[in-house]
Amino acid sequence: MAIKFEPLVTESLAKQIAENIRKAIVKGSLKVDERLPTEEELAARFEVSRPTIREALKRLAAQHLIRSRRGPTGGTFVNRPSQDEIRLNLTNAMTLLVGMGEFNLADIAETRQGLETLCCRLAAERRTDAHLVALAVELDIQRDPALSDVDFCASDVRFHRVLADATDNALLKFIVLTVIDALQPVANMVVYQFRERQRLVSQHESILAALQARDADSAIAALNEQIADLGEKYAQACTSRVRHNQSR
Amino acid sequence: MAIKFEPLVTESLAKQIAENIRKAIVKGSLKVDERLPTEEELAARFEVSRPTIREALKRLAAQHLIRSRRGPTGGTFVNRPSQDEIRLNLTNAMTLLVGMGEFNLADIAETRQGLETLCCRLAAERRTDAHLVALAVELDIQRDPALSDVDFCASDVRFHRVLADATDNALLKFIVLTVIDALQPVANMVVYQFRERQRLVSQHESILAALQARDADSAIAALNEQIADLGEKYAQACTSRVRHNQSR
DNA sequence: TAGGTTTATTTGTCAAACAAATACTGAAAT
DNA sequence: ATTTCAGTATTTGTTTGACAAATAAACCTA
Repeated sequence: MAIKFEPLVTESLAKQIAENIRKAIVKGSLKVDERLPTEEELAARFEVSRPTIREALKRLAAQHLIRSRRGPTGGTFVNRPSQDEIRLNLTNAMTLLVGMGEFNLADIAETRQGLETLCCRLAAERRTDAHLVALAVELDIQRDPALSDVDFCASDVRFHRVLADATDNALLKFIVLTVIDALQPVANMVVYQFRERQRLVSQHESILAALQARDADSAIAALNEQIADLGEKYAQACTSRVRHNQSR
Repeated sequence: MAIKFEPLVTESLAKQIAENIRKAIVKGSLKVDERLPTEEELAARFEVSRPTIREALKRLAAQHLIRSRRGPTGGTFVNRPSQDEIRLNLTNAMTLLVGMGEFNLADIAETRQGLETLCCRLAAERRTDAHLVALAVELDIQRDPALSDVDFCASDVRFHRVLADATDNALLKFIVLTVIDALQPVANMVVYQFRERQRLVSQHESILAALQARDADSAIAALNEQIADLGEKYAQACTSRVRHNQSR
């Protein structure tokens, strides 16, 4: 006969408490900007010591779920989840995954292509003049031959961020920005020769012109060309890095 | 004259230490499964007390960056980032954002449509027979009229997860699974009548048949029809919920 | 009334200790 | 010789108690 044992919790108290509070927040029992009991009160409530409570709160703070302030009106408050803060977390996590080689470069290129194609389609429809201006600004920066490699890449990233912004779809924008940011280290792997920069800039120009004309297909065509180039560059950078590592 | 002040760190020690260690991990100075110094040694190294170190470690543990074990061979170790663990974090964060209404339903539907269209295109090309079988299994479950609403929704979610899996693109799969999981609470909002279930199942059947024939366009067509339906259902569920809340 | 000062409250940090888990060591029993 | 078991050392988990620092409100003085 199979005896039904207790599920015997071996998880640390702090973890359990953190999970407890997190659920209360997600569930809505604790509303945004609401103040939690003081640490001592929480300690009494959960029947643990204050350091244990503090460890639990730190776990939540690491997820930006709460914030703390000292003083009489201080205490611990439920944070309004800010897209940017959460995105920072996601980006960090994904950067780690990418850095550990969990995703191969072909997959990355393919995914970027898919996502940004989608962006182009929506952006062509919904872009405002402000977006066009922002794109033009980056384009102007990229035309400077004296620009350093990292600055060039940074401007490239900003260009694509504007593209995501122009979709006017908060969720899609959120996802695309996360992916772009997480892939920035990979993007920095490649360095562009002058000729390649010119090609990249001209592709950006095509995209800008297409968006201005609200011509999604042309924008997508230019974008796909760019990402195809990028895929090759990735592959080159990768093999050359492998050779570099082997030679050491 | 502009005096150059020190950047004056007001952040808590624990936070700084956590960030310090996190960077070391991401940078690669601390390798996977490597053991960190004991808490006492860390405390000595950073010249703080052990509780402070512990708070820092808890922050990292909350991000699944480290794990701890007691005992002589115990200690704190760098975690290999597991896609599933990190996805859990992302899903939790996104669920919160969605729950707080940061994304409107139209954006959600549109994004899902974009992502899953992409999935269909790739899946049609790369699906294996095993994927077809998995889809067929879910379809069989969904045909049971006695199935509860939550079970029906759960099977629907699994169906779409298989779709993501069939893309054979780890990054895209990662993203799509995260989004699908984060949207599950929203998906559970809608309840299907018998007729609607039939329609949904027949759309799934079309997708399955199209994937079997490697006919991406047909699969996409069926999928888009489904998501269009879903968009309407969302809108209905939303307004009815608003009415419900007002009536209270 | 305006201004600074005290004070209470709350988080941040520290110190020292004990509890609990766990692997290793070594002795006793088979 | 092998197995078993108790002991021991090491490390994280938790507690207690205290003090430091920040900060807003109350209070007091000019």
